Amino acid sequence: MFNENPIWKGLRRSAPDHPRPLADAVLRLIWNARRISRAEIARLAGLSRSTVSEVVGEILPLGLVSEIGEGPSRGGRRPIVLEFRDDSCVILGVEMGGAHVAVALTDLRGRVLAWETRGHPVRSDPAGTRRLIAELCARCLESSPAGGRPLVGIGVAVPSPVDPSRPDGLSRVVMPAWEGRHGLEDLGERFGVPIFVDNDANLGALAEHWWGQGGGVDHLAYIKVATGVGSGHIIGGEIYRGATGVAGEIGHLAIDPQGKRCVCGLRGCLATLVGGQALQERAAELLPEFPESTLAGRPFTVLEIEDAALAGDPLALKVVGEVAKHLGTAVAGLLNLMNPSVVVLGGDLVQLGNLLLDPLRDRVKNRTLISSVAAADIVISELGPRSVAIGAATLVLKASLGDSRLFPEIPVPTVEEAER
Amino acid sequence: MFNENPIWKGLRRSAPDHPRPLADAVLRLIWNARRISRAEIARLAGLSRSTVSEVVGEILPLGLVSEIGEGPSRGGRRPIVLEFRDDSCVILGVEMGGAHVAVALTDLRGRVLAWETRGHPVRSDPAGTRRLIAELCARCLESSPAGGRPLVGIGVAVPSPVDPSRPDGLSRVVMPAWEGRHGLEDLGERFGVPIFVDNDANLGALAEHWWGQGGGVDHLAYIKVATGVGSGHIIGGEIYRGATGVAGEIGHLAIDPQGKRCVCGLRGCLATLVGGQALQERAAELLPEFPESTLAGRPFTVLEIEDAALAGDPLALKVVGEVAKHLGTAVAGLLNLMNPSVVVLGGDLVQLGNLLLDPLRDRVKNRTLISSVAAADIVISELGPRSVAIGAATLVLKASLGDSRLFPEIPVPTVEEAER
DNA sequence: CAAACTTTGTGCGGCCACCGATCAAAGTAT
DNA sequence: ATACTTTGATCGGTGGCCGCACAAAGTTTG
Repeated sequence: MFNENPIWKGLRRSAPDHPRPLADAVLRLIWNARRISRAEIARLAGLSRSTVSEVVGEILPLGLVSEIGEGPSRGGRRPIVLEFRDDSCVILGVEMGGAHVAVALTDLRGRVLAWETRGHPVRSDPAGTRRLIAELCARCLESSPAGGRPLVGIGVAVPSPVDPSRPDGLSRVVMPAWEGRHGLEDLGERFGVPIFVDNDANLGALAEHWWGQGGGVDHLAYIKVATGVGSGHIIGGEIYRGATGVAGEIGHLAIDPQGKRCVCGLRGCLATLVGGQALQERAAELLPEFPESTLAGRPFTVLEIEDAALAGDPLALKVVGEVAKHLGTAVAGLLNLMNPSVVVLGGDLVQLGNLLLDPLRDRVKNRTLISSVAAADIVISELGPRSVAIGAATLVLKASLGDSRLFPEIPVPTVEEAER
Repeated sequence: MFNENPIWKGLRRSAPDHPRPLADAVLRLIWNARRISRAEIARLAGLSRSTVSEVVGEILPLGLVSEIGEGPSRGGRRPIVLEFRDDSCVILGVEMGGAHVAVALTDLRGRVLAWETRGHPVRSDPAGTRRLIAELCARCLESSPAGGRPLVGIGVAVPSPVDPSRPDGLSRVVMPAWEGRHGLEDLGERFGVPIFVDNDANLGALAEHWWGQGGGVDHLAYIKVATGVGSGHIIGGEIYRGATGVAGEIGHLAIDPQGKRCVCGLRGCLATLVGGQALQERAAELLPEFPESTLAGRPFTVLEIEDAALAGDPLALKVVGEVAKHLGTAVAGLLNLMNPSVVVLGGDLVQLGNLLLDPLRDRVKNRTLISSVAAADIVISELGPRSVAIGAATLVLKASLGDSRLFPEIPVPTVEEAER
């Protein structure tokens, strides 16, 4: 069937749980435009100027929007320019990686004001991780160049699927030591703000959609290639989670039925062929054929393989080329099935640049029938390793722009301060 | 960024292009409930009884809903029961297949009132196909057991991707003779109703979601295995089209890199391994190993292979088992990437029943890491070969329930007629 | 069996979101 | 200088929806 309960979604002008939706919508519009006059809002939104005047009168006391002077005339009276105050408050975005924690403090435009990161055995030490997150959050807030601004909320990216029906839960399979719960409620209480949690690849996708090259497209896929490989999707501006919150798990697509056995119990998963660990294993495997390689005769890290490839080492180049082709096969499958407008590659491996991108694009071109699918842009993240933490902060921003009551009280500048 | 233009989606109580959205919402609610009192509507929708009374007063003259008497008391006055009149008008659903045309006449509950089908070289003969569609539509309307009921619209399923930005277009690649346009506007003019067009697999998915086992789930995938193989998706109650309208093309997923060359120019696509043609080729290939097979020594059709498999012929069983496993690999990839709640199998091949389903489910269980993904239901369509045509009619129903002005004028029965 | 209570559907006054008209202020075109 | 435009504020009006009151018709209770 269809339309079960949310029949009234958007139909009632003021639901008891969300008064004045119009004010929020206008606030979003101002955020989008950054600087805009009341008359312009009326034109864009199809509202009357009188309504916009009234609504703006409600918004101004929130402290998120200021009148910053007059704009150029369009043939008549000069408009009063409203500006969204990106710096009126701050947001914390936390990335829980497999082996590290990173925290970003951002403003309301996704700019990173402070950045803290530290290695930690996240998977095996839940309590220590929670303590570390709180510590790094506090350090970010203290070190902030413009301290004392109110905090909106804390977004947390976890390296586990998040079931939409149990937002406080974690996968017991992926993170057994965490016993199925992230237990981050205390973090919110300590800082007195709400907590938002989602999967890391999903939040990377969100960040790329809001701030990266995926701006303005309807459907974006983000692929994170680090120790492992995962992917997240934005469809119609929203994070796509699937029925049970595990959508977009590109890691166990079948690439080569004759391939290595994977932890999931089958052969030739993308995860066995792509990612840091696979890179190391494959390099060790091919070493006998390349005795002259700079990697020969000693243990080596993933980073060293990447550096060797960038320096032109034939073994490293071969390994990277193979990885790129396997990834290309998976991306082709993803394009065929989900048909996104943009695929953004993130994670450590993307520092390889065109060494990764060129063979990947070649493989995709060969593996997609319909030209419009192959026309999808495949690009490397400009946000780099920070995209997941930024995405976590963006999750808070997105929620707050959807319901302005989530914003904290902001001291409204007096006339003298505003004129200063 | 986000939220480009449809910022006001659902925020304005009466957009100039859609007055009285509440009446439409209540109409949908009545459709959902089939029989319901005003008071019950008020409870379900969170509206006041006075508002519901007023809105129902607007809806009754449309002729789509009737008062059919009193219901049981709940401890007070007995309610007046409103019933959605499923038989108040009819819808035509057209399936353009690769080699045939089928037309279903349905009521407003997806019931098939008339069914016409005829083989035709659809791909190569656009003009003849258009004539044939019009003829079959006319026959359906004439042969209808309850003739004379007004027609709401005509939905058409085409065997080609449909770009959401060009709804009147067809793929020049898949159907070159059609020159990129379906040219079905005349059909609508001839019958004086609007035309709705979408991809066949998408509409099969829609039908399964509204009428089949996929009822009530948020995300459903439909896989059609006939001459070829294609798939469609319903996400959040809506047809998912992807960025360029070609989402869900499962046919060219890479299954076996060492496999046969495909028309798309690469090896081991699902389309080369699954589907009627692949079945025939594979059976011919294996024939020497099975001289005792009932298929030996003569040309055979796909249907004969299926019958032979159902009768226990070892060659046919082997071929079908292989197909099922390949399909299972593709379905596993689909589950990993899109994470639907239900996968519905349709098309001709599903008459194989468990012969297809059992090995497919086995393969899926082995190829999905996370249990919640593997927990997706994989079922065979109950609508059978009619699902695509029914889905085409459902497209019209869905659009009309979203905007009741699309319904035709219906003669409202007088009091005497209603009491009869 | 009468009295008390419930439920349904309708009518009416009222609130509030939003609009249109109007106006003052301040610009541009001629 | 004059006519026209544009902006933003104000104010009265419209219409969607609600709360309340009420009649009708049921059920429960003493």
